[in-house]
Amino acid sequence: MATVSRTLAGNYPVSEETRTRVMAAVASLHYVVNVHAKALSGRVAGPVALVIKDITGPSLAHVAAGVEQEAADRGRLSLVCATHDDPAREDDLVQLMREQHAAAVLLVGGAVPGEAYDRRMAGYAEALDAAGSRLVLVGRPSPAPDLPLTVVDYDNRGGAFQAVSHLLAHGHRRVLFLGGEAGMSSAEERRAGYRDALRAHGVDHHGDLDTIGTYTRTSGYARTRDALRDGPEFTAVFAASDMVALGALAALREAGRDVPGDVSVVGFDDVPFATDLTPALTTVRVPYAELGRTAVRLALSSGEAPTGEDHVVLGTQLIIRQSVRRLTW
Amino acid sequence: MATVSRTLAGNYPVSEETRTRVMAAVASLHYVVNVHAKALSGRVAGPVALVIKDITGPSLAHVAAGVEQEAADRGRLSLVCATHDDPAREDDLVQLMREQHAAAVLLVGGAVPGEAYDRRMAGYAEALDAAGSRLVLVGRPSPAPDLPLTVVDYDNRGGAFQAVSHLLAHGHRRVLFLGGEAGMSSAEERRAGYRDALRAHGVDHHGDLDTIGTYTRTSGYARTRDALRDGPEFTAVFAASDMVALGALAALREAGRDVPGDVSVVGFDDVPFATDLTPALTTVRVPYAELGRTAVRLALSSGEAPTGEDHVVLGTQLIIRQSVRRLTW
DNA sequence: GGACGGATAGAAAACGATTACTGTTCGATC
DNA sequence: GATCGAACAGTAATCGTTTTCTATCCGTCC
Repeated sequence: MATVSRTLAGNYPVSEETRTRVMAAVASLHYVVNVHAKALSGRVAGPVALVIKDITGPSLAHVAAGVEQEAADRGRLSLVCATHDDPAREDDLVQLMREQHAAAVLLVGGAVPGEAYDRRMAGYAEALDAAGSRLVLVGRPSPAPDLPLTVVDYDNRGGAFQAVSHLLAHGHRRVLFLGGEAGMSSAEERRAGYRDALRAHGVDHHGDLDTIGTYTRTSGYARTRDALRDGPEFTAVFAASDMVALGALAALREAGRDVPGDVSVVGFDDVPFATDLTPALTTVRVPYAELGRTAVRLALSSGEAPTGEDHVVLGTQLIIRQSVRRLTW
Repeated sequence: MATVSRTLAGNYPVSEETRTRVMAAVASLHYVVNVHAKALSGRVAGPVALVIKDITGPSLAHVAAGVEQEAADRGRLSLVCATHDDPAREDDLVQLMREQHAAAVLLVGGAVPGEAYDRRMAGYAEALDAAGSRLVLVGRPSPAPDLPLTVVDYDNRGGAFQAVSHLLAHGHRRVLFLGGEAGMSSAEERRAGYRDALRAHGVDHHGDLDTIGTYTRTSGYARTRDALRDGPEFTAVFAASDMVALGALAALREAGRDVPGDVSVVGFDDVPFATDLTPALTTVRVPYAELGRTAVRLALSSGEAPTGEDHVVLGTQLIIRQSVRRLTW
């Protein structure tokens, strides 16, 4: 037994003849080591766990791809789990990952911040840290400093600011904001960016232009249709996600409004087909794959370096295409 | 030790007082079982492994979502691995999954059939079967009967037949086919469906209308642009994937050809945003999520039922939208 | 009142690796 | 020619559970 183990590991002198015999036996028996036994004694590199609301979203799929790639490069497997927005499921999964001895647990996607949230995250962080794992919050608010966790976020507020500034710089003054759900961190940040931009350009904020809803095509469609029908007046739309922008474009088309002739539209996410819409959608690019890669990189190196980075914010970039036009009176 | 194990498993009488003491200790120590130790003795449900070329593609993400959901419903975790089309990596992953004691290994996406392919799949099937796992080929050719593997495929040929028949029924006779790579199973089947439809409608097959390329936007764009510039003449395009259709639409728009006024277009896959293109794309819907769910279901029940199904073909459906119009002379 | 059996709890043997010890062999050194 | 150490092979402890076996206690039943 010992000799076989040493032959396969190659960390101990084994005579050429023995090595050959072992290899022959391994081949003829189709032997493969048992990870469980291996993990019980020697050290085994634990998997990286990706806990996500839903893998289907075009942007989240890119996060997953980044995670998988970086994990694979470092010899780790990737576990992917969907929560479908159920906090109880999230609790279970963190527990499960502790059992699995995951090297890192990545919680991806916006959340509703608050005391309850902070408590939950603190609990996760402590529990995982005690088990030698690492909690990483990706695109989620940071609960409190001094917790053993890593945060990898992107600049929601800045991205929204750029997008709205772009519209304002083109002369638009009445910008319909199709925002996300109230309370959700990323939605609130994008909303804050929208308001920042208005303020920076000295434009009054109109409450009825500042709408709340989900990041779905349906919601974008309904809100745009309602605004077109019942007011308020607007000459531009800032959709807090490209899916919402899709709905807005559909509603505008249906109402016979030309984009960008009559109404300008800016989205958020830069989904792959944004450039294939008519008109090609001006939107805010979020480095989703990079987000996933960074999360894994920081998590796996957090053990080594004593003073590794544990809070990173990636930048966003406005991608200018054809859905915005200067407003002329 | 025994008592703790029994208390947590709840499969043996334990006095109320002992149970309380155990639970208190578990809570105060933040104890969680070690899966590895558990797997070594008692039985543990192994994970489901999804081996895929690239998670980013909109259709593959849906397969992944289906797999994850069905696996989670059955209490399994999902491992996701990307091969980036590297056969050596595929070999490694199958080996790795054997070590991991995966309950099922799903190989997803087209492949180049042939003797080499058959031999590789046979090797995988035997090796996994010997380890108590199950190989599932999803959307891939079936190598040979009587191998311990499951095939879950969808009707590429029938879907293509429907799509092209739809165009022919609308009077089109010169249909540019933007096919996939030569040799790839799914691409060849869609090509066969294209030719079937031509034959069924008594339309001659023109070799120069029957093109080969990759399933990318770029390839669709280049081939359509070249055809517009150098011939052959065509009044309709059948793109073997929606990404290719995207490229075709871009090239047509650029050339000032109206869709569907001048040229009709049909795609394949029904990606989520197909309905948001201008015009909304008529395309063939493939039940990707269902494919993933079915694969997991069959794999996990293959052990139980002695005569379970081990070869399933799911149907496809033509989704008629606005990118096809009757050809008038 | 002793035999029997149900309810509990502990002891010990797996599960399949890794690795610190022990041994053995054999060439080199003084 | 005895000693030493390098090269290699085998023994046994260990990792953390689960699951037989045993063992104890006690109430029941004749």
